[in-house]
Amino acid sequence: MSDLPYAPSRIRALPSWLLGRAAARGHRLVADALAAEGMRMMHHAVLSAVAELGPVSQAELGRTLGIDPKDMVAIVNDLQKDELVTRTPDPNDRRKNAIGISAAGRRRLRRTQRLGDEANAELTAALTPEERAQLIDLLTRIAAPRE
Amino acid sequence: MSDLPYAPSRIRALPSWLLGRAAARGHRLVADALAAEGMRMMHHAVLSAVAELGPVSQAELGRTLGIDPKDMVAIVNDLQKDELVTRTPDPNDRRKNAIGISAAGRRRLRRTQRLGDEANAELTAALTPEERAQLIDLLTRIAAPRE
DNA sequence: CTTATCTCAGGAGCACTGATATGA
DNA sequence: CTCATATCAGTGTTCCTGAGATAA
Repeated sequence: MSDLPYAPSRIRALPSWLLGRAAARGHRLVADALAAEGMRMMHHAVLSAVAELGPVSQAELGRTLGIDPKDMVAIVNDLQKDELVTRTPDPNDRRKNAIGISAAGRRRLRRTQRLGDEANAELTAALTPEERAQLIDLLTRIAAPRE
Repeated sequence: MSDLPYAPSRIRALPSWLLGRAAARGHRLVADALAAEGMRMMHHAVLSAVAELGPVSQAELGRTLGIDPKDMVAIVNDLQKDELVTRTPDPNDRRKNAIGISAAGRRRLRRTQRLGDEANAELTAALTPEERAQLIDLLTRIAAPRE
């Protein structure tokens, strides 16, 4: 289960001011843990979404994660260069790239998932599990479309 | 009272992914409201902190708000150019600039405070007042120093 | 013809590192 | 000498606008 700084489902972090203060206290952040694997938050978010959604177009990925199409190009380029995802033309709509995850991608995702969970557990040590769930719920409800 | 996106006390926003989604739904964000006054979030945060703390050094402001000293220089330059703050050498420690708020600064702050509160009220319309308070509490406790 | 997808160029806001001059 | 303050130069990431080529 993706935990807090990937709220609501799998992506993104808490507010930057909060992470900055945690880092100033010496906390290891998810971003740092991922950097040790040569990945950034957006790489992990995209890899995680591809694993969950299966082969999917870049535009669809961007809409799901709220990532700009321009930046999605660079992210997929990086992931493809490391052979973590595959990028094949969609035979049904030749405008689209079908992005899929590779075996190496799944292995990498398992590692980064674990590293992220560890960093999150440390970061939110001051909260009870119920409070963590409530925090995610509150953020999700603000982010959700009106009724 | 400064409301949610300036949690914990007066500054900064909710996570960027959340604000991005709200903007995509057509919400007016605090940042947009401030831009109409020619200010950015950091300008408002600094102006608000100066009003609250009284004459204070740039380094102290940076520590309070979690803003980099390098960036603080530019922010105070902007505010001083619009004559919203005063920057006078501290007679007791001539390394320091004593930053104070001007009458024009107080007037500007009242306007931006109101604009921000309106945008926040719209953004968090899905939450009850109790839930808003709890959200701020949870974020604050993660950001707070260990015990 | 209009719309959607992917790609590329460039810029703004925010956070960071490193270096320098001044003064406590 | 060491430390703190303020300033300057530059970098990296994220988010944005705008534009072009291709295909539905």
